[in-house]
Amino acid sequence: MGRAPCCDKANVKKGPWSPDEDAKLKAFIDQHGTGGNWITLPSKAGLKRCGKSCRLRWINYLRPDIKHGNFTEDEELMIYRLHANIGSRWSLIAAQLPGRTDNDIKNYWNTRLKKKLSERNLEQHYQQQSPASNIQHSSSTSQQQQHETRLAKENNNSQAADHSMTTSSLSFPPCNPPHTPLDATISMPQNNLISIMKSHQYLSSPPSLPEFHSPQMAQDIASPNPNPIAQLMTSVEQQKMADIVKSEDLLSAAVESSDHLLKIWGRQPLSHSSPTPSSASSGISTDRNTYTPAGLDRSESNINAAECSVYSSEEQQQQSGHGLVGDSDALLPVMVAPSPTLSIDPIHPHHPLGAGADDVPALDFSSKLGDVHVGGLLDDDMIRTPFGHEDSCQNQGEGSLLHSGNTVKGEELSFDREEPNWWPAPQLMSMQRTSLINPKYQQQNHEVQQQIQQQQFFAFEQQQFHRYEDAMMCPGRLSLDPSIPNGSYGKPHSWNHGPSSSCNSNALMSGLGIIPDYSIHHHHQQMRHYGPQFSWPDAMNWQETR
DNA sequence: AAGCATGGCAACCGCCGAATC
DNA sequence: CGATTCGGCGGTTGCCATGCT
Repeated sequence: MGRAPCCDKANVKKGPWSPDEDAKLKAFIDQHGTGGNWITLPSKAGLKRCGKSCRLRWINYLRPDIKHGNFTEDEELMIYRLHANIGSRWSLIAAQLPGRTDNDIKNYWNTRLKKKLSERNLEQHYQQQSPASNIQHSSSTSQQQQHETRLAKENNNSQAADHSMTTSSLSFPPCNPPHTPLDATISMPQNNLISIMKSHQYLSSPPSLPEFHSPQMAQDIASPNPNPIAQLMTSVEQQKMADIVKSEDLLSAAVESSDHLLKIWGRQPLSHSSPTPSSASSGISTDRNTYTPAGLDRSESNINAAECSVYSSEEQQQQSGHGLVGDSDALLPVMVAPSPTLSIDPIHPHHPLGAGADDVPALDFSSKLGDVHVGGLLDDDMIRTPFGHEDSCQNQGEGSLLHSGNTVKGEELSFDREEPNWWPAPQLMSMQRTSLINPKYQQQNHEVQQQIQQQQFFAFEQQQFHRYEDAMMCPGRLSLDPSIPNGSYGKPHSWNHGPSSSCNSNALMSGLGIIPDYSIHHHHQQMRHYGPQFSWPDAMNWQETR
């Protein structure tokens, strides 16, 4: 048998609390504390209330450290950013705002911020409207039409399932379907990368439109097959990839990592099964296996950050682990795929491109059995994004990049299983970003960071821009998971990037609706077929750490 | 001034994982 | 190991204050 009933539901008072009740509750808790048992508290305190009600009243109103009154701009910004990152995880958001309760924040969001965001989005929508944004691809094949039909259908379904208005469900201008045949003469929608880049100081002069890096690439881009890489892979290679994905090691690693982080966070996994907020009017499906419109501000994209992981299959979803994502202000768990890739959501919600995630501790679950590789953190100002951060004066100078190049070898920087408590959640929540790394690795990491900064900055920037080019020219092409069936373009809830990819790079690409989905295998495929333009400097390093 | 609409927010509801029996 | 409750969370409701006509 279970426990005794918590209270007599028929004889408990409901509704607003009277000052007398408040006083009784406060006096009791001041004197005795909650005793860890809310159910017995009301009777002891002389209250005819349910324990749950008492708890709520205390936590949301009577607690002495509660901050009442208007939210500051900083708090507002924080809520925007966190909400864009993790969705409506009010308790997690509240944990970042001292004195604020989840209920407060939830109410504030629902009554004010959501509206603000909606208005802003509407404004942007009209600003971005242009004939070019509705390009009809002339060579639409029946397969493409089917694909689009499916996308539309999925979109409708997801809309129906999405009752809650979130940043993710706000309206967006339509954009190219995932496999729009592209050529060098195509006129890009106004909300494309180049136009956005033009608006930034980074580019003193507009770049020329990118060229295809190879005939093969052009051919692939034009291919009606939505997954060119999968097409290029031989059946043997595909089987190998499938084997990698399904390998016992990876699965167990994912399970163990997941378990560990679940303990750390003491919370259920961020939902990857709940209805995904959908794009209300983008005309693009928001299902995780489909395409995210290009040119979206990540903060307004249909991506629920809590679902930012990539799943190459349902099986992988079930085995998924967790990672941490955040910036200097927020460190939050997200789901990551137990594939040999890393999923993070590094988005700055207020960046025009959704870019600029700073200081993201990357957990690479690619290694076995819970060896969590902590990606090195680069301090602000060390590296800037190509776009600078003019979108937010507060972010001037920020834009640090994170990539695996500054991650030392797995054994040295991996999560120390012998000292599992050095990184518990409460401390994590309040730690400075520079403390995120186990202290004994900090110096080492710092040295690596400096080297990386010196050696790779320019190469990285160049490479990054090439990726933008690629992304712009063929959104979705970069979703290369061969296990995804045809038509499964980009997985908008995740950025399954390789270990050496930068948060900012991927953030930018994500902001564009591009889902970099690299794995070593894919990378090799890309190298083979597309040539060195796809070169990935750290790929080999990453391989070593696996 | 009355009636209605809207906004803000406290409180409730239902769900879920953990804990307990 | 199953049944049941607890604690916590996110979504929703409904009351009250304010603003508008």
